[in-house]
Amino acid sequence: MDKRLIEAVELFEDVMVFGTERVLKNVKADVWQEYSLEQIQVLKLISKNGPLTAGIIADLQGVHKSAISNRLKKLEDKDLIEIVKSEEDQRTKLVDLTDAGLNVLKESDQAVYAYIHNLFSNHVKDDELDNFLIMFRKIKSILKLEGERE
Amino acid sequence: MDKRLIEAVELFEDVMVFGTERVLKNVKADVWQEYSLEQIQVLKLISKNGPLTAGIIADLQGVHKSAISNRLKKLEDKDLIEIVKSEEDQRTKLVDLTDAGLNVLKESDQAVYAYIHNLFSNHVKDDELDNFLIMFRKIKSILKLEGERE
DNA sequence: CTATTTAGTTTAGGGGGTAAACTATAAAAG
DNA sequence: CTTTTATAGTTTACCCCCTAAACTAAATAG
Repeated sequence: MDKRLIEAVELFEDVMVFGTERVLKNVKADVWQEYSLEQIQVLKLISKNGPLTAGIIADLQGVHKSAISNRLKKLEDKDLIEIVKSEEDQRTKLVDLTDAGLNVLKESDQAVYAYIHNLFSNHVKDDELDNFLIMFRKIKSILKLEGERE
Repeated sequence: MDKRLIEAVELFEDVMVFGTERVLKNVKADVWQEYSLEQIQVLKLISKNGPLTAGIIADLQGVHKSAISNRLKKLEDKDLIEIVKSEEDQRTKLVDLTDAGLNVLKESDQAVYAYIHNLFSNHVKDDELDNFLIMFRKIKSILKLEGERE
């Protein structure tokens, strides 16, 4: 098991770290010239679970609340989100998407989807696909990503 | 195939994009407080293929040459690399690692390895490992990452 | 010898991030 | 009810990332 485990670790790092960079560089999405991936990720989180508070977004993105504060300011300036005070707690702000924000997210999602779909269609045979699903479900479980998509 | 392909695309995005973030955030390496991942990636590229020119490093990292110029300056200031002029072309500079650079790379590699090794040991059964290797070799081939590691 | 190309640098302006210090508000303690 | 503590979010300094344009110096092409 040792030698195979060593290879698995190296492959995992190659694919997850360098492969992800490659994928992100290869996706063609105009909106990625205007908005950073982190900004789009905020839109995605709100689209899925919104409206959200800045604190929850910070938790979900795994960054300091000050990073989120600055990010939300930029997204608000770009009219992709709207922020309202919570009725229960005047300190708390609730962030939701605007129509423009939804459109940006949609365009990004479509580009990512198209690229990955093309990758799979051209390189993965039908009988390999089941193995793929099994393995990626496994990895997702290992990395505890269940909360990301319901 | 359609529905499975849709799930595969979604899983791929979840695992590759969000999963990679999760992995990188979970790895505990002191050197990652001092040096950015991109800086360490330079060290890794040089360690593997060095000495390298700035232009080649830019190509390998997929960024603009000005980004590399600035990055190499920081790495030189931190004594992790040494830069010498090429004998054949006075415009060209060759970048190599110092002992300190090798040490930083070693510490980072060990931390990543330990984390991923632990992940696999705790979650992946022996009979799943072969499937893992097959799938990750496949993904690596799809993403054309062969040049990353020999 | 002149014009063009190439390797790398510098700079402006965009983004990311942390942490400390801060304001305003809510909750807890007395 | 008042004071203290905790919390939500903001601001700022300082680090990193990046692109693109403009630049210098050297090599190459004609």
